[in-house]
Amino acid sequence: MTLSEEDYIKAIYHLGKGENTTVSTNAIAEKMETKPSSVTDMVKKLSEKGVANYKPYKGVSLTEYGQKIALSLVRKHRLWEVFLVEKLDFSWDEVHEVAEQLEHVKSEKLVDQLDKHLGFPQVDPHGDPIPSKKGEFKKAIKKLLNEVPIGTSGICVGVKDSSPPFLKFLDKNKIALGDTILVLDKEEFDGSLDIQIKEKTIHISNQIATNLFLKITE
Amino acid sequence: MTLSEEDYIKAIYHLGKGENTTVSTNAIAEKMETKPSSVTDMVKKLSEKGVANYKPYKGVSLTEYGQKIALSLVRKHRLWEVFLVEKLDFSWDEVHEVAEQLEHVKSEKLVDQLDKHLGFPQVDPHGDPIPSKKGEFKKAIKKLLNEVPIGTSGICVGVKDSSPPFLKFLDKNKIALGDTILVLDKEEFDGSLDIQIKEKTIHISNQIATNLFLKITE
DNA sequence: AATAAATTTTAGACAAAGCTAAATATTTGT
DNA sequence: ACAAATATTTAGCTTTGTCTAAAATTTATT
Repeated sequence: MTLSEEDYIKAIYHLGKGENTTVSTNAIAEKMETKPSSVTDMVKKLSEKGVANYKPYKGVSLTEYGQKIALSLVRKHRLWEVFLVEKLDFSWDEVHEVAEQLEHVKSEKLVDQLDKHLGFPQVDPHGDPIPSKKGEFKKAIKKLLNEVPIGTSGICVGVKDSSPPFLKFLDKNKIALGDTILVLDKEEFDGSLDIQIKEKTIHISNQIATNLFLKITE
Repeated sequence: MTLSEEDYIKAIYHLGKGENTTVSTNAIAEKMETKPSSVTDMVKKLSEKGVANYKPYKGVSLTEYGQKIALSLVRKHRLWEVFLVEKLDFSWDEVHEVAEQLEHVKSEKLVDQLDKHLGFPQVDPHGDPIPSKKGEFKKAIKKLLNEVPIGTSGICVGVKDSSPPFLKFLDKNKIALGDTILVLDKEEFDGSLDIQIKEKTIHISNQIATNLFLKITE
């Protein structure tokens, strides 16, 4: 697969949300920042190569073979993201562009050894699961912190309320995007929570909890 | 710079042995496994871009700008080689192909952090020096083990005698290509040596020493 | 159901990087 | 010095991936 083909495969995969949905030419064009006519050409080629199913005017989906390729790319992308954050001190939001390049490097041994070097991580720095070598992986879902049961662990991926006072509160309590949060206990009465974050335990109100998004894999 | 342009720049650099020599079209074609006519085309383009000096029929050399690019590529290549060997347990002879791909990844932060992660190594697994961020580096030379002064340290990069008995001797004494060897002492009388290899000290005859190549940077 | 709007495909062109075959320079051997 | 050999360039064609403009198809609207 060429670099460009791989990018299209990933785009189709992601637009189909990992399920094997058919995606429209226009949607791919928008995601890839290219023209629909270019997409048609490429999609025909992928179809001839046995990577995609394509019916003119009816959209595209990946074949089983295409999905395998997509999962391998996702695996590489996410492993490199872990590497960049854990070993090279990149922050949360700097990794994507570089991983986008690294994921195209071809070497089975490289991926296997990288996985091992990183201690076989299950999720990337954004809380998204890393497919196994065979392509299996758990789904990730985004939930509000107040909605998850005690014992759940996830990665903080967003805020519902982005007003300055709330952001200031997060900053003061050293809660940042990308942090791993574990729900230790829940107070029935007022819905407040004990959570563990970066080795520390803190207590937060229900109001805070209803404004923090967590990505959890189950 | 495109991938292909970068490959040509590296080829010109290496054929010129790092010095700013002019190299011939045919030499580049052979190194790149392509046709001389393709080289002419590319070399014209590099010249227009200010990367190379090209006079038809007279060969090419890199401009100062071109040399900078070449050194940056060499730096990246060698750092990735160190990474593969030290962190991912690749062996000596498996790294080149993968590093060839990794060197094209564009991110200044990536290179800086990789350098740091590896402890600012001075040489790659083949004993070749790694250029600094600014492009400075020491020359490496290949010498026979018996020719270097006491205190010299280098990497074992080859054998002069490749007969089975000699190779068997090396194997038995756990001397392998890629190993770092330090000359501890030299016996005037018979030219035999004490050397340190992989934390161990061993004594070898002059005959052995005259058949082992060491790469040293000075 | 008919037409307008939106989407998608086709046709034809272009740039990058490569190739072959032919033409042109340079170098070498005598 | 000049013919032969070698090296290099030019010209024209191919493939990959892209684009624009026009044509075709599907979807939406009235």
